[in-house]
Amino acid sequence: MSGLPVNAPYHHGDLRAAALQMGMERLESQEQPDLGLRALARDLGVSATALYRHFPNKDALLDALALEGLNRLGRSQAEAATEAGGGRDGFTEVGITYVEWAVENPALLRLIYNRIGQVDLTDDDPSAMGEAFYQLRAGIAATMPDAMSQDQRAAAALHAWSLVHGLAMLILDGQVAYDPAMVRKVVLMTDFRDC
Amino acid sequence: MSGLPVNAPYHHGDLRAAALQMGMERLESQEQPDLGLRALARDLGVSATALYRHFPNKDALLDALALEGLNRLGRSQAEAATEAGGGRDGFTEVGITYVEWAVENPALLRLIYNRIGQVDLTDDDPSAMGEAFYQLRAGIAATMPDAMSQDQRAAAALHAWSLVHGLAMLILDGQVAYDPAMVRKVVLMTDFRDC
DNA sequence: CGAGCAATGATAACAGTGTCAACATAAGAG
DNA sequence: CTCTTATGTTGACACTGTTATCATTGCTCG
Repeated sequence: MSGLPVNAPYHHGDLRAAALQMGMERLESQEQPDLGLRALARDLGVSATALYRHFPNKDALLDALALEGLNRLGRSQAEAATEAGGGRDGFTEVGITYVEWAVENPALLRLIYNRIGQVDLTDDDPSAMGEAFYQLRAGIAATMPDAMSQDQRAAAALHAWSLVHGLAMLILDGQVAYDPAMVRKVVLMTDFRDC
Repeated sequence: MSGLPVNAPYHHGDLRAAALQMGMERLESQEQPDLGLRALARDLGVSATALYRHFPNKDALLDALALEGLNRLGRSQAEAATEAGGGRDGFTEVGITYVEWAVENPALLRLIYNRIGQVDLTDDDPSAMGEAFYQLRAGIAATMPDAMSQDQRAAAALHAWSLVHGLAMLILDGQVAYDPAMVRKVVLMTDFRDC
């Protein structure tokens, strides 16, 4: 286990990165992408089991993709938070950004929450997913009124997260049509003044 | 003439009902139940392909289970709605009931929304799922203030549904611990007065 | 530079899955 | 009682994830 660079070129070049890139492309372009190991390897022009030199199993590959997606989502949230400023208007924009991102990345959002639901958070690498999710919460918490107590802030953040996540899920599941005006209206119905 | 029970009659009696019951038991007792056709048939003491006489494919079986779950959820919601009465307090209780039901039936709720996300709503049987979901919405809508306009009611119902569904999902995914007091606090943060 | 070792890839195989076609049996209608 | 039909079985095919074994490449170090 010497200090071999992660991007060391060899037979294929960089199979791990290529696999992640292909997986990500499918997540971006298809609603129900085929992320099977064999199918992925086949389309990468490589043998069925070559990916096992880079991922211990299929779940590890999916986790890596989910983590990348989580980072993108976190970045999008942080960006929206700073751009929109704090306060009530800031919260509205951040919430809307979450729903928009979900609509633009349906398969990726689903993968994120599917994987997170199955990951044992006491595992050997709690930092990766945990850190990304902390970013996500931070983007939401940044818009909370300063006057709130700690408990109030926690409840408000959970309320906000639940609201936009649930709204995004319902849209992704086809239960409600995506209507930006409706999204705005729904997000505006949250009132932090009395809690 | 292999692993199947010797004394078992050639015909099962009501295999379809037995399969649904076994699937439902697994959904109730396990967080990630194995609903594979072969595994199910094996534990039913029947050959691998016998279920194809009762379901055209695996998805049809899952859809039947999801539909049953949806009916149970709808019944639970309707019950809570009438019991809690209308108004602000009624809405709170109905919302809390939704989250509680989700916590008690995690695998079933996941199956419901997984299946719904993949079902083409323009299919040949829109009544089944559609009717059950209508029941679900009705339970929520029953607690809306009468003074609201049609648009306001729609937005309020969507807000409420998104909130409790998102909260339930975050709890099921292990992102937030289940805390009844916190759930109540979060649901109470929705204010229908100004919209 | 050259030898050796570790990283990477290929093949073959095993267990498992959903699904179909062909065959067997039981139940019920005439 | 016969015959049709519903139901169940067997065998097979094409997949999948995964492991063990063998082959090759490239990096490191004497």
